[in-house]
Amino acid sequence: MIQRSVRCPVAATLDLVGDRWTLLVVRDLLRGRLRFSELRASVEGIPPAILSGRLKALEAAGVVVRRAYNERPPRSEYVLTAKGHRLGVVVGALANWGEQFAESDLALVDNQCGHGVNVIYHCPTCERTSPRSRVRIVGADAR
Amino acid sequence: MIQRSVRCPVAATLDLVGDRWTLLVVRDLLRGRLRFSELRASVEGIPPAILSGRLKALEAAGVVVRRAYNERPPRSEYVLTAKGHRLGVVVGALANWGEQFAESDLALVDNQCGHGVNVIYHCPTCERTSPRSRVRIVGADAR
DNA sequence: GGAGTACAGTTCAACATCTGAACTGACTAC
DNA sequence: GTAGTCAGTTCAGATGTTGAACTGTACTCC
Repeated sequence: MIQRSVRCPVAATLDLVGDRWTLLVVRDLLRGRLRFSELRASVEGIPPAILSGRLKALEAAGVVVRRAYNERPPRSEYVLTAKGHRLGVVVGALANWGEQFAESDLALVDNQCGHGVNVIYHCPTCERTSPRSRVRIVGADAR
Repeated sequence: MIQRSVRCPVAATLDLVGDRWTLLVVRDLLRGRLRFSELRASVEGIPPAILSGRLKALEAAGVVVRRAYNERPPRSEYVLTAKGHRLGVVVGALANWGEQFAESDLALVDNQCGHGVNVIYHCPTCERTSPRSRVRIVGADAR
């Protein structure tokens, strides 16, 4: 993919995942390891050439690792790395928005309490929520 | 854009914003109203035809509204709707990931305390954080 | 009043990417 | 030996993107 404005973290992330398919692959891998054919089935409509290409790009970026589960014939499955798992919040934010504004009958749910969850800003230093209106993207020099 | 799996909120959202440019337009509009030429300058490298097309799609989706600030010659500026502002969390999540894993020297910061913020899951019913590992995407029938 | 500039796009050809369908090659099961 | 599975690859046609140039309206300066 294009290497664009490296200084903006949003643009840098979109260089990797800014297309129709990549985050759907990540969405499904968040549930656990999957084989090529399983991904093909779960990411509905993805052409195998695109899936193959996206998995290579994600592997090169360290988001996914390919693991052989069979030597002969060579068979592999794909697993998210820790870096890949952290993309879950992006997928979650998309899901959260889609639940509210696009037609869908899926939702993000906390396994333990069973309630629907939101994706919000949080300051780990102050250990509290940061309202959307207060959050800005700033340069290193401003910090 | 393509109308795909309407039942998955992630796919539904990506139908609208799943491309290289749209979320960069949203990122810049999060700072306030902007004119066409201002967007062209701030979303670096965007071809005017793409910007024009994306703004039309966002307007049709109710994410952005076009407001005339001059009648003759017709001049307009673009503002996020409430729905559009809620996409800020998606942009935030991308920024958050990019800060950590892509090269960049920008960060998400809380205006008030000045600390860097994260994007996390939160259960509004229990009023507490939901760890990533506990969050699942479920269908309406499972609820 | 004429030249130059700004703004908000549109048009167009070249190029890149995506799509869908078919195919490959290694193996297993019957 | 026939059929099926798996993990992709190949290919032609459709679609989307890019960069450059262009359009029309109006303002500003001399």
